[in-house]
Amino acid sequence: MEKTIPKVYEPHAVEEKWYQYWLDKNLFHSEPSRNKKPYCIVIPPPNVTAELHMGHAYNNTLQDVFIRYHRMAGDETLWMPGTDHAGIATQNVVERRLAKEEKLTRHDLGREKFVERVWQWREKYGSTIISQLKRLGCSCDWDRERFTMDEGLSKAVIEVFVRLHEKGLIYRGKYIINWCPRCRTALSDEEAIHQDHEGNLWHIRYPVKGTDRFVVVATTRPETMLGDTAVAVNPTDERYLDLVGKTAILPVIGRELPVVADPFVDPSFGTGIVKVTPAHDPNDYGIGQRHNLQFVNILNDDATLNENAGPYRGYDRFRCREELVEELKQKGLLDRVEKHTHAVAHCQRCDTILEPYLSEQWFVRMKPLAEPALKAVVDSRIKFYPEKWTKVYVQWMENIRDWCISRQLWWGHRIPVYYCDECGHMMVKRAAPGQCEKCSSERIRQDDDVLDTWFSSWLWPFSTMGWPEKTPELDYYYPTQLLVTAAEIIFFWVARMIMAGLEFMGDIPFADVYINGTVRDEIGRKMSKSLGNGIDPVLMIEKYSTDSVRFSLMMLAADGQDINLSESRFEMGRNFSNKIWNAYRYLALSVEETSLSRRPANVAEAPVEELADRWIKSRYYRTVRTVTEGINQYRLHDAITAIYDFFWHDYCDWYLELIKERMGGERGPESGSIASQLARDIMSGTMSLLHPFMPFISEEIWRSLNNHESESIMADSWPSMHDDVIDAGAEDHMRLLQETVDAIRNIRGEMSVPPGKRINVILKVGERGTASRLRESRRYISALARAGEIVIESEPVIPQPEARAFLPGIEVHVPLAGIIDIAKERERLSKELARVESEVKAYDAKLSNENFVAKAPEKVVQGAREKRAELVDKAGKLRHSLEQLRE
RNA sequence: GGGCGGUUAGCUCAGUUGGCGAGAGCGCCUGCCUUACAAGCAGGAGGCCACUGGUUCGAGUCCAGUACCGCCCA
Repeated sequence: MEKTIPKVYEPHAVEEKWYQYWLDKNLFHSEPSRNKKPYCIVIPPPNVTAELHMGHAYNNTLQDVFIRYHRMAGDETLWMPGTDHAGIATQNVVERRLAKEEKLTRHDLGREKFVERVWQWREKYGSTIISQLKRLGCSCDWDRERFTMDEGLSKAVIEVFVRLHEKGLIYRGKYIINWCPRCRTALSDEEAIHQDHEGNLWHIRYPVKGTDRFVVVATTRPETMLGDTAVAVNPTDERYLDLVGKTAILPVIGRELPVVADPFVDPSFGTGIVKVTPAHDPNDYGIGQRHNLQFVNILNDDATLNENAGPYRGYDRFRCREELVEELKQKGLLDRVEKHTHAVAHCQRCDTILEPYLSEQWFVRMKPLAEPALKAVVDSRIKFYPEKWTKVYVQWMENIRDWCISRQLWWGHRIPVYYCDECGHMMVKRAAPGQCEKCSSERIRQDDDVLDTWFSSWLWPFSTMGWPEKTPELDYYYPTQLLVTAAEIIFFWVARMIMAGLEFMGDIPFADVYINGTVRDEIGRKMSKSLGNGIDPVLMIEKYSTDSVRFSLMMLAADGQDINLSESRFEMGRNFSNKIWNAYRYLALSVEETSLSRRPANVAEAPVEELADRWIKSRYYRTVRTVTEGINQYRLHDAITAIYDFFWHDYCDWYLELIKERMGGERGPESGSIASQLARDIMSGTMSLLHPFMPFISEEIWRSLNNHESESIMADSWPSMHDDVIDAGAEDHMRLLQETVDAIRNIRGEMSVPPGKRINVILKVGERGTASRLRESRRYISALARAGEIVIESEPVIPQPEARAFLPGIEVHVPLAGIIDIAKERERLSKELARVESEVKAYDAKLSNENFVAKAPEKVVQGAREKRAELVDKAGKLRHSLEQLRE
């Protein structure tokens, strides 16, 4: 054949070619269809500012596997893609550019101009992650790509705000929230990341008014004392009961602080006396309310001290802490300082230490929304995989707290609340009112704040399908089947989507939630920019190919466990690609073009000639079953492993080797044609099984095998199961041959028989059935063990010297005059004997145990007896052989 | 403080309802460029399945506890 096929698979051109082809043929697109069952996944929308990291690569490969499988399995399959506007992150990016390139702040530009700039940024850079997902091979329906700031999705956000407000589930109030002084906005509790800090516990003395006594309070944040308005003790704490009702004097400021008794105070913490700062601590806020205390705010929104801080006005919070502590020391008011490790809240976006801050914000009342959402999971209408996450979800839902949704940003959905500057009336409206509905004034002002980005993401499963309009998409695809996401987002997103789905659609948003593990580095650390331990998936794609990256990730995807990744893992995928490529190359180079161009028959119906054919079909269908079940049970590691083992070991190592003679035409054209067709059909079928995991190479080879007649492997069907083709008899027969070949190969290897040298083999076989099966397949042994003459008899003449091996019912004798090293053979047999004897011992122990015989299932006992007999027999033969060698 | 994982070969990991004579890939050792593949082929070495106790005829697998590592929540 004059064809030239490179020996090494070159993936990059192939991958680019097919992705473009699939796009051109619109194969990712889905439309509601009356005749088919829908299968839909909505993508966890990445941040517009995001760049593909390994976590994305892993998460999206998983989704693509499910999507591609269901598409092939005949479902009307939609993978809904898009991005979210990431309020804080995006605003930060644009502000930084503005500062760097134009030395401007957003305030210099003004709100309108700034938002315009953000849009420009999004047009220019916002599709990075999308194009990276395409490189990853994701078969999203890109025609339907959505963005949370799109007109339709924005409309959904406003609609939801108004509806919840009408229901009384949205309220505005002055509470302690998490404040990021760098982003200068409020955050939700979920966006406050707690990290342990090694700090100090400062013990400070406050004089008690009218006495020469002091109370000693302990605090981790001494600067907040400037906002203290009380001192508190536990009402059951007898040490301090006499203090209650007295007054302490706040050092530096001189404010009078009542000593109150409040059960919240932990008598065992510090001295048991705490300072109370109602405006800067969530717990103190409660005490402040209960005791009607003053709320003194000492911070500006950038965490500098304000006019209430007396001499420290204008100081940064950390400098204030330092100097204030110094002043206390000077005045003899610093009792002592202890090392103290405690959790400090940080901004999820910029890692700045947050301040608990009293301010007016908008909240969603969560309890009423959480109840049905909790029930949906408890009732198993929604299932988590792995199941352990159910508990995490349930616990959060049961302890749910109200959601702070207002953000002091410019980039995002502006809160649809309007105030009349004339009469102060507040209106919540879908569209800006022209005038006050109360006093008709036209001096209307919209609330300055925008909504939390998650306030749009939680609508994603239906807002992307056109809600609040009634659309055919909603009607057909909702509820979706599956959500695939990371654990860290269960509270932010999964839980809230369930609430929103039930509230606004009256139905769950998805049936299954697959929580994928976290991708870590090889020593188990989370991959992060700051650690610099990330492995860039795009770089890996360039180095090893998309298929390799996907393959390796899926090999690691066992049951949602976290995965520790190192670059060397990708070699596995590359090697497998190359193996596939070369198997194809073998078929293509050794088979007539015409027989390869035939459209594949159903593998089940492909003609067979002999054992190897029946065997490989049987193995193939077992693989079809394992892979199909694996995907359906979210066990992708099992599925991909089954493909790998079948293809590499059964198909390449044994089947292709066994048919070489026939392929070479040595057994006539008919035989060759059956073998080549079956080899081709099996390979084609395996490519179908592989396609969800390695879409590119599977398409490339599938199309070649099918002579480019069919549009795409994607549009072809998933291999159907044929239980009747599974042939246990053929598998047993083949196992016999494999064990025989292995035994001969072992002898060859151990005795250093040159690989090319043919050796004669004598098989002593008593049992007639076994003998005839071996005779029937003599050629296989000869081909795979490089055997010359093979004698199969019950009482053969065995020339000496020779090496031997004992299989159940078969003695393998390899005469090796001139080659055999007697000492080596003795060593080999002794080692084997020792192993067998120890096993016999174990079986003896088992079988002499009356309880085992009495209580274990008959099948197990019988199996043990047979096994023991076999081993005893083998041990006897080995012993006998060793005696002979001693002579 | 509460909760959840993990601990299996030198490394990274599988091991679904207890029957395991514990597997894979990489790495290591030996021999091979055998006309599909050296990114490969053939052979081999390597494991008190973290520790202690319990349940059971039988435990890597179930239960209790201990140690170390990690994550989440407060």
